[in-house]
Amino acid sequence: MQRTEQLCDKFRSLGLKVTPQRRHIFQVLEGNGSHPSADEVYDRVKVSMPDISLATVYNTLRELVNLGEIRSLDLGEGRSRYDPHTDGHHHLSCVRCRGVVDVACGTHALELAPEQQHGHRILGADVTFYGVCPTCLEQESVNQTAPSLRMWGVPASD
Amino acid sequence: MQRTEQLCDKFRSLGLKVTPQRRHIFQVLEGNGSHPSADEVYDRVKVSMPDISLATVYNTLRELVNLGEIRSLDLGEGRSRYDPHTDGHHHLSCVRCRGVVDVACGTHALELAPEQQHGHRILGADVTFYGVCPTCLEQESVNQTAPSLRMWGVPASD
DNA sequence: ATGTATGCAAAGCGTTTGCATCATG
DNA sequence: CATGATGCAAACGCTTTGCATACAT
Repeated sequence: MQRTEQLCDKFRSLGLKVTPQRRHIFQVLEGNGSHPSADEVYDRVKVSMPDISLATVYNTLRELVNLGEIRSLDLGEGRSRYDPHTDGHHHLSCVRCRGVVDVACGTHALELAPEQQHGHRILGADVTFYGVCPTCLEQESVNQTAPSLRMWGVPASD
Repeated sequence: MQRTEQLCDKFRSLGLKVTPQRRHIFQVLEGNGSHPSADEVYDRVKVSMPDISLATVYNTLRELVNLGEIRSLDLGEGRSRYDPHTDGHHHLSCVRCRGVVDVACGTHALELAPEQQHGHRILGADVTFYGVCPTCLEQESVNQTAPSLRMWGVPASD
């Protein structure tokens, strides 16, 4: 995602309007590595703009996704998360606390052998690693929680 | 997923009951490679059991997922799809028609370099390839649709 | 001044749940 | 016969939309 000011220019050049609400949303997203949900963006914006509507947040996020400025992530949580980091990278999600960190693509070229493409034109791939983050691992050992084996689908206890 | 009869035995041995509804659902899923949504399973079961409730389908699918008999897939469509094929494999989804085919894991061991694990205990990974299937490619060339470039996020025209 | 964005509330969609009834084991 | 499953409808969480008002350009 571009910097807020450049984004504003882009919006204007497309005939879209730059409202205070949108500027606030841009600023919350800029450099945000927490992969926030729409609701979390809403909460963050409300701090400095208490009267903003959740619908406005949703509409603006959709606009940004359509413009290719942010990515919408579906990590099987029943809601979308948003990532201003749009270059190719993958995600590592903790099945207990739902925290998400970026992982570089590295050399995992992640190509599909021609015989496995089934005639498709391949556009890209999404990779999500599932695991347990250091913090949750600690709590697990303390709480003697069931071993995180059959999980990842339905996370462990609390 | 096991065969229907073996699944019935498993259910009974766990104190779960084998009802006609469940048996029908098992049979629709058995060997089903279409990655159906709950609604699609519902439609298929209704053919031979018109009075079944959608809630029953949902409840049974959830049970099967919890037992590890089927996988729940989240392909960013806003609804879950179900796969009776539970051994490690990935998916290739057509961004236009939403069709999904399995792709073998192959040698794509898909491991995360230790320095990229950020201290997590890795449990697994989901890989989804996005592309355009042969059928849609054909239609695209006929309809002179916009090149499928900026898509995969919001699919092309109709 | 024009057209787009906003806030609000309602609707939409997929999914879950509460409850009375039914049927499996 | 006891427990768990069913169907129905209501509730749920996330997201979109309709509409009248407000504001950026």
